Amino acid sequence: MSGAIWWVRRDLRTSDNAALAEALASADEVAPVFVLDPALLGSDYAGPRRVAFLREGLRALDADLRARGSRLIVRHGRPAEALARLAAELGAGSLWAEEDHSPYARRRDALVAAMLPLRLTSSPALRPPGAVLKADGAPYTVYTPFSRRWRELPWPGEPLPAPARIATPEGIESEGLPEEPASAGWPAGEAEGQRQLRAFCEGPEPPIHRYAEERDRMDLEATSQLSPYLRFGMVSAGQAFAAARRALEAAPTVESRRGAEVWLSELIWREFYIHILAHFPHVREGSFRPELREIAWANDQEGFDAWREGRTGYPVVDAAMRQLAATGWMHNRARMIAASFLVKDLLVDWRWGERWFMQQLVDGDPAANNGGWQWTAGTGTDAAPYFRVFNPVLQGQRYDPEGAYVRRWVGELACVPDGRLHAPWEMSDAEQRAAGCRIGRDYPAPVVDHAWARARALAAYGRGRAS
DNA sequence: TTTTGAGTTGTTCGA
DNA sequence: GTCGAACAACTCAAA
Repeated sequence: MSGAIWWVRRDLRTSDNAALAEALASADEVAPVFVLDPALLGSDYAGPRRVAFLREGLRALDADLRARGSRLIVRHGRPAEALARLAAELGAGSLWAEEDHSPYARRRDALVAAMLPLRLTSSPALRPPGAVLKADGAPYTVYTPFSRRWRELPWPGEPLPAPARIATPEGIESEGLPEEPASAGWPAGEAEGQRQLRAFCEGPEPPIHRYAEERDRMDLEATSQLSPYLRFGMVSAGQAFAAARRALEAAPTVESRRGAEVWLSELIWREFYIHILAHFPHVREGSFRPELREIAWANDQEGFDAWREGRTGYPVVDAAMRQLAATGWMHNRARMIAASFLVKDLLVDWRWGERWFMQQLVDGDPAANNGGWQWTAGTGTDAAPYFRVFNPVLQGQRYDPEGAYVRRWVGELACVPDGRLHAPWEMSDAEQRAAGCRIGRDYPAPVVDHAWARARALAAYGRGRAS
């Protein structure tokens, strides 16, 4: 047998990796390679934090591979050319990779497959696009029937163990990883991802069992925080689903069972949007329904800047945007509130927000991010009621009841009393003095009046529907 | 082909 | 304070 290449893309792990396993089964020697693709790293949708997380993940993967007698080979350049060069150096007979269904990845893989024997195995989704279809063979476009069908299908086998040893040819040059930007701020790598997964799903009272009740609370750490690890395959979909099922079986109460069920359905949402992007790649450019939603966006640059910088004057929106800027991550409930504010209150094209999120998020994933923004904008797969406009004050009161989330990220408001925290402009002069926070000086006045903005959004959406 | 039931995450208003 | 209705019309999925 000749050598094989394991082409790592968004599966930075050695466990439960079908591409690696098949490469090992096909050849005596396997060369793991990651290609730093300038088309991806320099794209409009890349961000420094995610690049740093990727780099640190690649370092962790290299260390893991070295413990198994191998190492990671890094190459720069266009994948087709870089891989062809490497294959020639190695005399490699085959090239194995996990599938990636995003539009760019499919074009890239087609170019590679034209030059090299590329074998795609498995997928970032547990059930790859094409595996969940309606009776007539068409893809689902509504979540609930999709998830019903998804659950009916037989469970694939248990996740694969990591191979104990990987024999890799010596003397193959590896080019360096980028030094900048400095740090992702998130511990990267498979070991860290697996640790987080266990911490969320295992033990006597795992957080997953409280997930149904607490997941919307922005002031708690009640979510799995696994999104960056799933994004880069440091945790596989199969591993996440297996852990969720075990937590479901172990759940002692109705409520804890529901927690595991809800988290499982969130994983199915992830699969749904991967399928949507694969079957309907035009969603990357615009509305899922092309004929729908010719909305007269205001696209006000000043409002957009205020949103990005967390100075809209709406505390929960500003907290969310500052959390994003500071950490590269945002609570899911906060994502909906911030997105709704941009799209509905400021009437800015959802694609502006989508791009900003992709540039900022450590977990930025084209499928999930696009699906989420289209959902908020009401242009996506579900027939969302046009009148669904989040009220940032109500959402804050409901999902950050003591204001700990706002106080954490918006320091100017630290001394504002609970009852005023989510609408600080309602403070009297005396209250502002007492709180050490003068509206318009220490903290911005609202950039837009929500009641007025809501009416404007309903009108704009009404026109969009009629035209 | 036709029909029927249903559709993530919301807000406001009036009783 | 709580509760139910209203907020449009349309598309999808499945029988």
